[in-house]
Amino acid sequence: MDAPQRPPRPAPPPPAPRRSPPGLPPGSNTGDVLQQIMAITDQSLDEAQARKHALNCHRMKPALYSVLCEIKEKTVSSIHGIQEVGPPDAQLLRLDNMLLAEGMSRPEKRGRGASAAANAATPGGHPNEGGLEHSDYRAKLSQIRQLYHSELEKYEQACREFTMHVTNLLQEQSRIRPVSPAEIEHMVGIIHGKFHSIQMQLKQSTCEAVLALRARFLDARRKRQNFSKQATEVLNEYFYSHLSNPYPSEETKEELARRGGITVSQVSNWFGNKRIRYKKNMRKFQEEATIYTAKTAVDATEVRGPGRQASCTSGQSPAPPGPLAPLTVLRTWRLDGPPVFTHTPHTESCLSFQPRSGWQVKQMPTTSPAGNPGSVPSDASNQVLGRAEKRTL
DNA sequence: TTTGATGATTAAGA
DNA sequence: TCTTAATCATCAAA
Repeated sequence: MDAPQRPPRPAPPPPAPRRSPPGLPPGSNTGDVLQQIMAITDQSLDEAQARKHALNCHRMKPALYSVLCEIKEKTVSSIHGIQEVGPPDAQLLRLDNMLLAEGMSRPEKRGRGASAAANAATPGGHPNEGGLEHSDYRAKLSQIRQLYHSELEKYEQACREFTMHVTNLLQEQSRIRPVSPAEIEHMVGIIHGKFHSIQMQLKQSTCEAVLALRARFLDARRKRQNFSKQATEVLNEYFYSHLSNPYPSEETKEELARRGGITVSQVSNWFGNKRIRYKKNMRKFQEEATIYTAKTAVDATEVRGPGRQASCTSGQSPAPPGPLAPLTVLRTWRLDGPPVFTHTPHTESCLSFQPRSGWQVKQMPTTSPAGNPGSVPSDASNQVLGRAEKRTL
């Protein structure tokens, strides 16, 4: 492509007489003046002010100004070609959305709002579980939020100050060179663009910090701690006393959770694990079943009180062959104390999980050979029975 | 360090 | 939504 035709340049003017202008050192000419302008930034403020004043009064200033105007006219088209800062891109939108989701978009307020926002941002959606870890998570999240907003404010202020500074500078410069409002606006746009990219980096870093915190929290949540002895006993006691139907209702789970000092979901997990592991290896759990059976029987005897014969304990030890020692009592689950058992003397039930047909109970009259497999009331039906739960021992 | 126990998570199915 | 079954990851005893 051919280069655009340039208008013929006028012949350079004859060299100006090498006479020192007023206020400038002797021997100054236009070249010297330009050199002094270029070097003005290297001087001290006072020196620069004095030099600026001298330049403003320089006799060559009008001529220099008109030359600058000419150059400006030639370059102004390139300024018009520069695009303004476009709409926020997809990445910025994504970052903003994420910060909004993490409760980062607004500075933290004291009081309920802050904790509510932190709770809403708690992974897993269980803001009330695992108090210590959650409070730690909230504290860290709050720290990130504070840092983010403090940095954001700093950048915004710096942007404002720098914009004002540059605007003032350009207005000041407009006295010695042509500076159009459009140019000032363009410069402001450039500055905003730079600060915009810094803000994006800040948002990116904040998102990364939140993600890292979340990952760490989730890892920590995955770390397990064995349940307390009491919790294990409460759960095992229920499990082995409901082997025929080891599916506690939601209400019972809550009660077990309260008694064991664990959460309802932990109770659910425990029963899920226990059922499958028991089913897989009943023999292995036989001893445990015997222990809890005996323990429950002792509890029942104690609850029934001295002087009353605990006939249900007979035949419990040693454990008979088969999964469990069969004996059925009715147990009333008390919310505020140990369970109360009522003996059902004429039936026996033995366990429970049949490899082909699932969890079942065989109930047999103690005075006659084994009868047909019977069903045991589900937990729901137990509640119908006034929370008196049929218990197999 | 190894190994079994155990709490938690996840995908699939009812 | 709950359960099962498989699996992961950690704990704790040997």
